[in-house]
Amino acid sequence: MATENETEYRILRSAEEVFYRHGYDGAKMQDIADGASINKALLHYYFRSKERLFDAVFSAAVERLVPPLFLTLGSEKPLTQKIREFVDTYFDTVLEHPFLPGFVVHEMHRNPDRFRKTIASGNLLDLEGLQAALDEGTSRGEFRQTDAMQFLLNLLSLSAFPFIAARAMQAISALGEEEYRRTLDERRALVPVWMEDILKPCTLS
Amino acid sequence: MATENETEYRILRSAEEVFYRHGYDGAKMQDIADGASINKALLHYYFRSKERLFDAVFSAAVERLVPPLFLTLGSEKPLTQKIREFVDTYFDTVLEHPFLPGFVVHEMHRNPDRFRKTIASGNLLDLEGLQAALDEGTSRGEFRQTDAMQFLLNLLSLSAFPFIAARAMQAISALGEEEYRRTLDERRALVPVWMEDILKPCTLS
DNA sequence: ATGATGTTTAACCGAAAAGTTAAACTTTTC
DNA sequence: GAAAAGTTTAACTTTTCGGTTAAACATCAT
Repeated sequence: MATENETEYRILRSAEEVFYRHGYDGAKMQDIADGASINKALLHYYFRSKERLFDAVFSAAVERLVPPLFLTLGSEKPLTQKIREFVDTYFDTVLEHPFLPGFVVHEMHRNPDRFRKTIASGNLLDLEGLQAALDEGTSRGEFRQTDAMQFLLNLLSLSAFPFIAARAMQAISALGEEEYRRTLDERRALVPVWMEDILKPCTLS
Repeated sequence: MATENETEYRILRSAEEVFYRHGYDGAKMQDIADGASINKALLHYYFRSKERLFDAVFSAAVERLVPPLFLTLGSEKPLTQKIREFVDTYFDTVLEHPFLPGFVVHEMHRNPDRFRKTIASGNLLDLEGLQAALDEGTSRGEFRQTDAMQFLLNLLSLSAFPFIAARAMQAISALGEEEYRRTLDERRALVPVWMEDILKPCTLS
């Protein structure tokens, strides 16, 4: 190995950028090669085909996005703390890779089976465990009756959607890039509060 | 007109299906033609180019999705009622066209300007008006201090994300199509409640 | 009927993009 | 230092896909 697979690294970085931004169908191998300052043939030397290169990028993307979810929510800490930790790590990764959630969601939509295969390393999210934690809080009078799936959907919705729909929201609201970014930053502190509000027993106002 | 533009209707339906599922880049004119049981030349006879056909589909999609948002939120009713109405109409349209939100979000991401042009019939969302309504509730002691943009993001997040990420959530949770659908149905009643919980003044528990 | 207009088709074209080849160059190994 | 293995390139081939053409077919007014 001459260049100590620095080339491979550059390819993956470039491919990431292009695939994240344009999706599989919109991505061009030439652009990826250009981004890595190599030519197309070398690209095919390292990764036989567009399909394979994409698989590498997609797996890495899922790997980057999903484990925090599983790990934080699977731990044995109090639920409110899990929420905070999840939002924090999620915002960290996504502020660094703003197109990541949209990319994964879109490609999953395009081809659900690929994802199943990528993720099906045995470990699905432990919904039952989450439900148990929720029920326990309910019986202690701390939480209202809450379905685990709905809880999870709320957490992900409030965290992910503003990134996925960033462009749309900017257009709809006439907010600039910078202003919108600030709005997103603020949510890091707000989402956990909202999630807890949603969990609290209903106050009959 | 011999067939009373039934052909055009079939084309648009087919194009909708293909574009919604694969996006602009992933869609093939041949597939759209096949779906409408005609051949490619006839497709180009009705819609000069892929671009134009896409524009027709995209405009219709935006038209289907956005006005409810603007209208309900722009009305003069109490905010909590606006929320209920919005969620209700939103769920009606989206349960009928589950791929609509994902499609719009993705294509907007691909080309933000097109959307600006499609929607820029002068009417952007009246964020100031929404903020005024929120502030008024705050001063009456009914709501906590709330930023209009955050409010809007929450409403859309909780409503739209579960549809956009349907495939991903199903894979992650091992829920079947039908079960997930039921979960979504339940949210129609739940989202307004949550939105109100998030608005209420903070209870210092 | 017939010609004008509108509709539909099969066959073709050209550009773009994925993928291949063969040769040159570099590095490693013995 | 020479052969082997690994790396890089320019030029080429193939495939895919959007778009066109010209001719056949249908419909309808006069």
